[in-house]
Amino acid sequence: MAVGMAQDIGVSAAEPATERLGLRERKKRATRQSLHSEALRLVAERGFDEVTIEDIAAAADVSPRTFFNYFGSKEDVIVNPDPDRVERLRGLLAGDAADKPPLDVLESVLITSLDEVTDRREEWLLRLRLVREIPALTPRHLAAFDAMERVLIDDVAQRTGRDASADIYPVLVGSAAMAAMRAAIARWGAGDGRRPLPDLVREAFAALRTGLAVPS
Amino acid sequence: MAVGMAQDIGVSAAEPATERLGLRERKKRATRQSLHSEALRLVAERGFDEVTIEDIAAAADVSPRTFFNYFGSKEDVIVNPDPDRVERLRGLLAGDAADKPPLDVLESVLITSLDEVTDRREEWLLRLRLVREIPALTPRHLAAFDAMERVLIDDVAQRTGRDASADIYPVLVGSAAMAAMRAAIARWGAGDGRRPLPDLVREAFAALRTGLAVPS
DNA sequence: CGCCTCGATGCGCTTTCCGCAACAATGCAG
DNA sequence: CTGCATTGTTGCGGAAAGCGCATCGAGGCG
Repeated sequence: MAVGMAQDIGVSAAEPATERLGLRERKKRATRQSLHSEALRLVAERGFDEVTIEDIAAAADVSPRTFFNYFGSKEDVIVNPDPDRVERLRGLLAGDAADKPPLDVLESVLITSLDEVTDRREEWLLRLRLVREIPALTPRHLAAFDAMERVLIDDVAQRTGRDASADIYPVLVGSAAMAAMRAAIARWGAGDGRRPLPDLVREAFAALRTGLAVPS
Repeated sequence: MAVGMAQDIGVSAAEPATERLGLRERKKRATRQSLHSEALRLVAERGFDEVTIEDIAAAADVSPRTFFNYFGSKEDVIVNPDPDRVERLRGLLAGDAADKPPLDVLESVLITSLDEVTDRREEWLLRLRLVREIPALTPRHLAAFDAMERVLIDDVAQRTGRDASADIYPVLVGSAAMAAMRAAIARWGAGDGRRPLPDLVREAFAALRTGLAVPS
């Protein structure tokens, strides 16, 4: 029985495959997303210190204990909604051409990864505003970028056949690329997303390539 | 009255003025330093999770309540020993020549500020090791660099007459410079301080100026 | 249909973190 | 050197964070 019950399971790289994933997995994602959304909403409404984890759990209809199965802290639930971000980035890097200059690889991959941002544009803008306004969020926000930075560094090291723990070059390229990304995202957020994010990233990378000379 | 009572208060930029500072201030610094040192020692010996704030306070001979008058968390006491670091950096920047390219200013000022590192060389090496080994320290460690980065950015913005919240250039130069600094410090720490830190910083800035081209 | 896996939950405990109010030491002026 | 103002220390008490553990129930799968 159950012939034709699972309608189409071809994994196309295009769509995020969020549909046929098993009820369990879908519920988990929904719970995580719900916790994140409710946290954003509550903190935006009342302020960071006026929201407890119990509040957030209640708003997302789970027990406080469950909250901690998903996030390690109140900062986390605001700043770290997507647990797979780093792995996806690694995947993108692995799939990129081998003969381009390292900085070009990082630029194009990072721009590709921006889909995740523009897909949830409003959520990102709100989150960036909260990070700007709530100092307590800064450390973990930076840590999230740092995790991506490490992936970039490893990739550059491998690509150029250098040792990331002995040679400063991969570390520098990786961190500089991430700095460009951060700067672009910060600008985008501060400007309420008026300028397209990919443009800002390209502008930042262009400046890196000039050796950061003062532009006219 | 009180003629000739204050024996010389000329603030010479050379010595850190740690001597004539009033008993109160000296005690405060001693307490802070003691909390930091004991925390480093205990965590290095037992591991981060096996040390409580109560332990650290006891080792430094103060009450647990006093700990929180100095540091906001266990991560802080490890990673943030010096509360004036950012202000000193701002001072250095303010005192630097106005006609050099922004990147040159940042490089020379940051190198000057390295005295603080080499002065307490062993402490820094230990702290860097702990940061490498204990993931929980990463967020606040990054936040400390971020605070310096903001100062750099403000300086570049002012120096070039640009608006740091509308123009991406100051943000990018500031973050790239800080990335160079971080990379150099990380390398220095990972290599147990074998290569002189200023050399590493110069190497990193040189790479930035080439636009991060692959070195031969 | 029935077993197995795994996430949700409740419980209880330790630790963090901080406001508050007394107390003690320091700084300072007369 | 003496009294007053400042300011750091401490104890108290409490809210909240964070996590190990055992249990229960829903989902996966043959």
